[in-house]
Amino acid sequence: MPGTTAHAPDHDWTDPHCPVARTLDLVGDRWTLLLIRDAMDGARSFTEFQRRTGIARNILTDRLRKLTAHELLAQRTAPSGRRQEYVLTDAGRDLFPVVLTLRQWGERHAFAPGETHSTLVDRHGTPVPEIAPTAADGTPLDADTTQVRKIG
Amino acid sequence: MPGTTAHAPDHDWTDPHCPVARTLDLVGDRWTLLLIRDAMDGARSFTEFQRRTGIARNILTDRLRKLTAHELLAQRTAPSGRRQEYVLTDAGRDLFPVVLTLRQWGERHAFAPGETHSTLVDRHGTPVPEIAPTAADGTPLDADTTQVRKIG
DNA sequence: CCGATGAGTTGCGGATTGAAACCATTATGC
DNA sequence: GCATAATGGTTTCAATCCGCAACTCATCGG
Repeated sequence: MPGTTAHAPDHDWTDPHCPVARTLDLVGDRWTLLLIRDAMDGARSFTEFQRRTGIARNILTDRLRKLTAHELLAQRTAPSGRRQEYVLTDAGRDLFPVVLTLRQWGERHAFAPGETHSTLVDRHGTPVPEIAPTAADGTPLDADTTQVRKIG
Repeated sequence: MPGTTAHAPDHDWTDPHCPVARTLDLVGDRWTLLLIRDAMDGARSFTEFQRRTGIARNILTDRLRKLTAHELLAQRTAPSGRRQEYVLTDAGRDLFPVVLTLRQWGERHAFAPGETHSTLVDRHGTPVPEIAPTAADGTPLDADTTQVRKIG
């Protein structure tokens, strides 16, 4: 197959016109977003990802391959010597709002009152404020005040 | 089983202290968030969910059961007559920021330039602005300027 | 050279999915 | 009244995916 070096034509999208569906086709399985979470928190090596998540190794191999294939992670030689490491690409780092909203939903709904959980803080140790979608004029938005505009 | 009406003790969390992991334990599979997306867009019936997503029926049955068990959807009798319908609970509607950030990531990274896709608009038909996480003082935040504070 | 660590690969049994068929209960056309 | 269809599932069965454990191979520290 000559000339097929660039982005694989691959994807057989679940729903080709919906950005939500496409994103989930790329990161919507049990482990991928946890790997992204850990990469954002400093994990770089195979073993470190495995230790943090407890994922099975063959599955970890597969997910790291897919993430690099989709260019959410890049594999490069570590600065020190010849060990390999996985680092987030720009697209991978851009999943930050997704991981953050998942985290905030979990904090609101998946813990009993008073139950301890980890939390996200900024450089000063101040908790990160909650995300609140708003319209251009600042009014809050939710599922009832928005709608999907179909295309095609 | 008397007195077992309230929340099942159930969950065997992947990572009990991490809100991201708990959220993914509840909605982190290939279909659940697409069902939430469609519920936000007005889907209420078994058949409508099936038609929109193309999910296999037995899986749809299972996911709707789990979503109602976790109280993200509630099943009630439709206003007209005695047909059943599934509606989002407050917790389910609160997933709006999650679905929105997934959508916005997809729009930025999962479509070729110029490729058509659906988009979210407010009541006036104006596109919903992009979510940008910020600290309390308004400075932008990302994975590099935040960290997880562990507990316990 | 020896043992430890990192990064996988392989094999296998069990769980999860998907496609399609089947079923029961209303609705609808004639 | 009867055939037809739609709704909301359940069942069956094959294919796939996942988790676990064992194994490989290369490097590193001493």
